[in-house]
Amino acid sequence: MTVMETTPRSRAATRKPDNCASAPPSYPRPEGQDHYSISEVVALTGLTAHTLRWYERIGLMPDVDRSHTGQRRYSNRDLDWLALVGKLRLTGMPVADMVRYAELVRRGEQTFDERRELLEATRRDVLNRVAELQDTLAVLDYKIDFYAGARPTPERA
Amino acid sequence: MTVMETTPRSRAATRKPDNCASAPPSYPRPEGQDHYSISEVVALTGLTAHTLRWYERIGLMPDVDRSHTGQRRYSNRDLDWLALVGKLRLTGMPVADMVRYAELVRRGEQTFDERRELLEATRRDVLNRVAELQDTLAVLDYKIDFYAGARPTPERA
DNA sequence: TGCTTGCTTGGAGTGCACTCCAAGGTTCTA
DNA sequence: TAGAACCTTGGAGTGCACTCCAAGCAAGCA
Repeated sequence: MTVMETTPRSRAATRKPDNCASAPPSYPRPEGQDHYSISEVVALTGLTAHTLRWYERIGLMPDVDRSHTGQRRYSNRDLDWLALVGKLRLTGMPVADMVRYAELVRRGEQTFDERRELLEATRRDVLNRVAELQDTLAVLDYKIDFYAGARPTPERA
Repeated sequence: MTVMETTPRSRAATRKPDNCASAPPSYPRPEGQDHYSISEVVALTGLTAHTLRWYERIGLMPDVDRSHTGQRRYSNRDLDWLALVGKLRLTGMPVADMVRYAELVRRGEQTFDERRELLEATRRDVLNRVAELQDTLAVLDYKIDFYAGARPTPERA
């Protein structure tokens, strides 16, 4: 219900954070800590331990630190990365594409342009997706109004 | 890019088609025709013949007419139904839920209330989804701006 | 009439994103 | 020091939404 309210800034094709500094994504976390066990990360992110290990295995979550006995020790950096992954996942971006992005990040600053292009393509996808959903919303409203007792006959439902 | 533009009407919790008569969904179709072979429906909808048969098998597309030799003959009514299914699919509604809705339609007018409730729940889901996407858009913009040469350091990417 | 293209079926296969398992090592609390 | 709770691994399994297959019948046309 906070659809229109959350982004009142109208930006057409050119984009620039003109009136508000949109923050990077993040999960709330205890202050002054930088070592988290896998179960702590589970509690903070809502992901399962299975999924966290799987992310690592497929290269989506590389370079996780380990304790001297081999147990995972996640950092705040890792949590930030997981927050971004969570956002990208919401867009419907395939995991394989996110792995590709992680790849680019690992290769350093020389991939800035490529990363920007990937994000811009994703941005376009999200915009299309939102437009589709607005369209669908109109259809739902039409049908809900019908069932609530309005006039026109629906095609079949 | 036509996100804000497409739905300038602000409706908070109460919904009513106050200023525009949003039409039901439909696929463009040849005029004055009401019999379509499966391949014609494929051409019109973009679905595959496999998917159309599968929809029928699982009960999402019941009562499709047959020719005297057993081949499917789709009607305009069927196309309308497929258009609705297409819209619902876009919302991420599981196929099983759509089958449940088809069930309700089959049972007739006595299920109007149930259908309305189902659609209203879907509507809420879509609204949440849109809000999530707007959120994600803000994150994407933040990062794109960074890669385009802005100030703040991103968490890891 | 023969040929090509299209349609039928049940059942098996695919790809994605997890999700779980068994067997064993680690860490914490009493 | 014992027991419970947590962590590790590779590999197998799950659920969803298709997607494909083989074998055979149907339709249109030269």
